[in-house]
Amino acid sequence: MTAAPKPTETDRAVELFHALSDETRLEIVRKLAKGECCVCELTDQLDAAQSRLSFHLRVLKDAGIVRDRKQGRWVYYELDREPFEEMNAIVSSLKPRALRSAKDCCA
Amino acid sequence: MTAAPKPTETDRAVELFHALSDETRLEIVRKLAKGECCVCELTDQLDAAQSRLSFHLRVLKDAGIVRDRKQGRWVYYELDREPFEEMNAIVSSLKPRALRSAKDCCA
DNA sequence: CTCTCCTAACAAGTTTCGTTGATATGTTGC
DNA sequence: GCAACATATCAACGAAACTTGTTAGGAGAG
Repeated sequence: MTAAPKPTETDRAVELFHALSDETRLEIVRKLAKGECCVCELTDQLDAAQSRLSFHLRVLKDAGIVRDRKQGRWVYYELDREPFEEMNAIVSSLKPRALRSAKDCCA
Repeated sequence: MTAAPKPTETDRAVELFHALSDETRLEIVRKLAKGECCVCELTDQLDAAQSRLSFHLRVLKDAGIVRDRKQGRWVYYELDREPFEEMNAIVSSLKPRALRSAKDCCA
């Protein structure tokens, strides 16, 4: 088997940022921020083809941003809270930390 | 002329998330978080071809994440603070807001 | 069991992104 | 002036991402 090659912090950050770097996905997230929702509703409200929605929901799900729950014929999607806390931590870790001059760099 | 087609909040979020959704760019940001730095130093430390670095720095600059400053032969790059505050605001706005049942959605 | 509905998955086409090598611009020093 | 260096930009290519249409499978209705 292909050994899982260690997901670094950077890899995870890339995954999260990428998942949110698309207009359609952001609109999905905005919608879900207001509460759980089934695919058919998203299809209506975002005016997107079903297969397109499905594709983007998959990206969000793979990144752990949404969870799905099957009920009868419908599948409900919901935001997870964790990744948003991860995002906060990541953004903090990237933030400029000190006001150093360029002396330490180059010369 | 092609009229500037209104940058929405979503567009801005997409731009920021996209700028940070690449491993090389994240490493640049991490490096710059420690202080201003010139391109040559980044080239060395990140072991990346010069034109590659230049390309990624451009993406970061266009997103407003970094500023550049020319001095002699060198160009120094530095993180801006604003976009990180924007990111915090964006992440907050996407966060799940309430624990509603699916009743409001579908039926 | 059959028909319909909801959704996921696949396949093909198009677009966007990232890398690489080459070229251009500007600076320093001789 | 010329040579060496730092950086940006361009062109071309391959790879990855997104879109669209189609197919497949599972769940309810009759």
